[in-house]
Amino acid sequence: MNKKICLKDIAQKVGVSTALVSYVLNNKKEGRIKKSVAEKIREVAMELNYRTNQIAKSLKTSKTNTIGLIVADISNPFSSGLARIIEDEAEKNNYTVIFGSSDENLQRSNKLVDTFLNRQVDGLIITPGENTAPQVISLLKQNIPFVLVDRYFPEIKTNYVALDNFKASFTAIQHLANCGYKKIAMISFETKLFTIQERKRGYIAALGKNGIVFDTKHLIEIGNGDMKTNVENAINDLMSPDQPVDALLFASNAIATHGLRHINALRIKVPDQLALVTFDRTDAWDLFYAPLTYLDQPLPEMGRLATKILLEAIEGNNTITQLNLTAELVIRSSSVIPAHQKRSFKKPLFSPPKLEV
Amino acid sequence: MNKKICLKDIAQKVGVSTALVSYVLNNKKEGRIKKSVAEKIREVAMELNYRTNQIAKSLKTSKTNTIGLIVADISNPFSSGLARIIEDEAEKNNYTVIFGSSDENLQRSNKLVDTFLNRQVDGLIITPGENTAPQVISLLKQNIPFVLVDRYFPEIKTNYVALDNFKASFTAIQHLANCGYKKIAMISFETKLFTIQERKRGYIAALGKNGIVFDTKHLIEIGNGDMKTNVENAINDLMSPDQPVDALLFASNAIATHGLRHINALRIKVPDQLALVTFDRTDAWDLFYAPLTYLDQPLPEMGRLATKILLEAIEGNNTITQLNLTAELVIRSSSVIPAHQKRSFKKPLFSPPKLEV
DNA sequence: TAATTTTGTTTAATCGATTAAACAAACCAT
DNA sequence: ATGGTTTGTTTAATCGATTAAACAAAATTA
Repeated sequence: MNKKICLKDIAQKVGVSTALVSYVLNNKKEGRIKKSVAEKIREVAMELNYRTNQIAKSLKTSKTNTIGLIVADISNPFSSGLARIIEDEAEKNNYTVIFGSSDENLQRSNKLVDTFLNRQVDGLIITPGENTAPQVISLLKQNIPFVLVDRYFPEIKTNYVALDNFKASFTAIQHLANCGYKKIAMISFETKLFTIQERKRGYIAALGKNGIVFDTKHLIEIGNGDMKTNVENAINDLMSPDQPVDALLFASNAIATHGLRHINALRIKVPDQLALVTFDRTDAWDLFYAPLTYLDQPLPEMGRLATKILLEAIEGNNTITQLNLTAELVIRSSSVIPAHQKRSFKKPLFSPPKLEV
Repeated sequence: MNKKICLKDIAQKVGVSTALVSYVLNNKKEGRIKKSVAEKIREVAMELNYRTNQIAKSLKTSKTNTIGLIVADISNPFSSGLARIIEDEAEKNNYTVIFGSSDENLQRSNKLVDTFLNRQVDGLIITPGENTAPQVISLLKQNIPFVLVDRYFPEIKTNYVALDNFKASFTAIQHLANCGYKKIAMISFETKLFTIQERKRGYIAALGKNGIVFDTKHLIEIGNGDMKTNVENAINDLMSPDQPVDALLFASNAIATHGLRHINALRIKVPDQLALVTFDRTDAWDLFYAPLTYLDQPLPEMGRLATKILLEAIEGNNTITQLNLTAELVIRSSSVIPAHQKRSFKKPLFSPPKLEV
């Protein structure tokens, strides 16, 4: 490794103190420094290819200009989409992002928070996992600036930016009911996460509102095991020949992806046999032969707001901001009124070619 | 913010020097320290909820245990998939990852490298963009440990982990030729990036090998503008009624995603009218009615190897490692022998239902 | 001319750890 | 008893910046 250039090297070469060099390079004491000297310092800094040692600076100023981002899994499009927005927003404000995936695992999550705090991040943006409430409370006690995104704990008074999940589910189910579907199922997660509970609540409430009796068999909450298998079993159950449902809401992109694969394999016709709506947006929804109707979470807004709130908290703003944004229901072919109902509600945007395979 | 606990606080409370505290907490001078004192120190550290200030430690040791990751766009599944592997691998070795998206933009890329170096990252993993060769050379000159992934410059002697892109393209085209396709097109990027050039070279070589004359009109290299429009135009051209091609290779997941949307819109029948193969793997390929045949890049291996090589370089290993891994061609419905050819080569895994929309 | 202000720069402490070297006390051997 | 080890701990320099305070010289004011 080449010797690193530091303030002292510049100071020596110019023949001044390091203090002066620091003042010049940070544009402090503007009026006080002789133009010629300042110029010379800048010149030499350039010539020696000086770069500030951000670590030393951080130590002195107790400011790292770093945000710690903890998501469930950076390879999930929801997380990586969010990460991208946060990165851009942070960059605009001269912050850098360090990230980690919690994998919905308490130990990992704790370790990440620990690592990030040791590194003196100025603040955290977190998608908290199940059972991480104590961790969140501990952050609060330590007065660490942080914002929760996507998920939050209604009983803990923290900053958060999330969806109005009740409303989102409600809207989706209302739409399916409007289209005439009667046996509307949902595949969700078995979890105490408020976010998911709210989606369930919205589902049940919307059924009630439309005079549909909630059948517990139609709400399948999959557990921790192999998601693929769980989703497949769920769909097999819901589509059992004796009592098949006619519409289905997926509670996340991951569930939907597995679900769609299985629906393909079973050659279930969408939307005629089964209408579909899913949470989240991915490119994949466009490629399904009946492009999926989905609840579009305003990711850019979530990311921007979360970063903004965090940076304000870092600046010392102590007010708590809690935002529940509205998902937009983007209606497409997977959930239009089934053909046999004859009412023209909305044409599918695309119908697949008939293949002679 | 609560007062932060430092070594001195522990030292004072126990009544020893900070040096001793440091030795104990770092398990140094194992045999030399009185058991009772060591115990007391650990106890008090726990009690005060001490956490090392990694910044101070880094300053003293000139080691941040941080890797800088620069990808094209963290929200692209290729990048985020890679990021996830690198994160895990780094974590195992007690490293943290900071990341940034270059957006294929030289300025952004330069700024990221700059920021990361200011932060004294121990090393970098980079997917270099077009025209970043000077940047890479500069890193080399500065003796900064780094590894290129996915892309590299054949004329610059650096560590890299990438694909054998020539071979990958060649394999894909060979497969299409084997299936009996004659008019095989490719949609790629207009770029000098070696990675992409190699994909082109493989395409042309494989055509030649199969006695197909390379028609320049069949290789469309899209420019910088709006990718969606560019891809749509490309497909319109290739499928013009007078001279439609019968097979198509997409040079990236982004191109493929846009392409598939348009192919859906045009109601082109895959694979009968047009066989498809694409680079990269995404969940989306499964949801297309004719699941896509794709060149699966060994992302986990790439990520793991890149991290391993980087960490070794950080440890002082000066040997240069250059790896060209092999993509696996995963053959599925989008590229089987067309029905009218009557030769049964491989059954499609899935055929779409016929809808009465 | 002396006192005061302004201009330009340096001194030195500090952030929170690490670690070589120094030191003191106890132990051992001859 | 004397010198040499061993054991246990402290001293103090250091990493590379920042910045309040001190200082010196020049300019201004009275």
